[in-house]
Amino acid sequence: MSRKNYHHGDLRNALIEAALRLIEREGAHDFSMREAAKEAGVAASAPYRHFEDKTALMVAVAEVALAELRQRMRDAMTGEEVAGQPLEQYRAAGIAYVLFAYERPAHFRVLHDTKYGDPARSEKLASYHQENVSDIAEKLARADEHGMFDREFSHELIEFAASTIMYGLARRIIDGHIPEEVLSKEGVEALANQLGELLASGFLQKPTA
Amino acid sequence: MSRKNYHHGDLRNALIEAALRLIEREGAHDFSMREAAKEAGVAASAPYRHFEDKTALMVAVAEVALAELRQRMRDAMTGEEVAGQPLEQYRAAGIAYVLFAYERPAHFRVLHDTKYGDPARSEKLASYHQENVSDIAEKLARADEHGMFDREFSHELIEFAASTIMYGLARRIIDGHIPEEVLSKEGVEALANQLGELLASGFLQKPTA
DNA sequence: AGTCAATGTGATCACCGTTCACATTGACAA
DNA sequence: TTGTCAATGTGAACGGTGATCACATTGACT
Repeated sequence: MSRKNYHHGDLRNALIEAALRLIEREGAHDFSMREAAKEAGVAASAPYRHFEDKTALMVAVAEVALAELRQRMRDAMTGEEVAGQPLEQYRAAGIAYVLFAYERPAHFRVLHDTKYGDPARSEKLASYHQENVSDIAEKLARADEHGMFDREFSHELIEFAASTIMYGLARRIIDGHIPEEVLSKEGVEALANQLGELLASGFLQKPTA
Repeated sequence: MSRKNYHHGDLRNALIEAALRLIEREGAHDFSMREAAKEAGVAASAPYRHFEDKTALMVAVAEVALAELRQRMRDAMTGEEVAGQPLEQYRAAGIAYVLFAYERPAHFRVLHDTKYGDPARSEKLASYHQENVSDIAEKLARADEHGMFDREFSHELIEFAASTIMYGLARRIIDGHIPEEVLSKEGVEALANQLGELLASGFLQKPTA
């Protein structure tokens, strides 16, 4: 953890990564600026050359987290297996969202902390979030064009229900509501898929049988 | 905020209420033991006669919160309008849960903080939680006996989906995902009802038409 | 080689959680 | 009524924390 040079070279990123490491290890409650500085091998006052205050560092962490989430969801939606199937793309994005929560709990926690992840806090957060939301909404709109939905429900409501149930699942995972024996990548994915199916069987057009 | 007597009389409860007030006002991040003590008109060290540490105070707050939640859900399930209709009782409990989050955000936040609301933290939390869960599960089991569910889905899955979507809605409300113009008691209730309907139209036995 | 803006340092401040020796009190026994 | 004690509140103190500031070091560019 020592360095040869007086100047660190990339302290900004080192602090962001230290923050994520510490939050993962001890929880966001106990994370401290001084500990992050120590972890980066630097004096307690050095971080303030790169971040106005602790909140600014956390917002930067949230930006990194959102960038990764966005990448994961984008990848899921552009996968070959789902090409040309908007509803499958939508589903894949949901799975990716839940898996992000499972595999990157510290990222998820900071990103969804009202004090740090609020899009109003940073332009980058706002634009990433906006892009993400419209990408997803577009898939659903396209599925709607294809006449895949029961006309009883608006696709706005369907969107809201789907995002709410996946958000709920993600939070339950990081909040410790899920029994340990289910907590594996496969288990979490299966859970998300079952919820998706149950919800879909409500809004998918049924065969007129 | 002053008091005549050297002894406060009911410092324990005063601290719990001060904590809730402060968390509501400034968020759980900034809540401090010293501020709670000041609010109760007492020296900074006095709280430690009643709570081992800050965590213990927060756990006590979570216990109060869970007691209120439990009361609200119980009341909802025993209302006249839903007597004898297990599925309606279940729905009413869900609405009550979401309204609790909307009307008591500070209670909700502490209760669902991993560090404080975890049932493993206190016997009281554990037993309240257990009672609540079995009360609800019983309603669903009774609805199942009446043959109200599509056999395609187990009632365990239905239970999980319903609680997950309501948990998701509650969290989105307190996490600021819901636009302000929807944020009223009626708006929130309508939202919960729509989600419930959408989900139910998936698991309710459909007329064979 | 000299200059400057960027970056890191150490001392310092106010606040926080927590502890401890000590003060005050109400309740109950004598 | 008085004396005693356990419960409860006090104030000073400790180490940790976010934040600021004057000062030190450095790389880059003249």
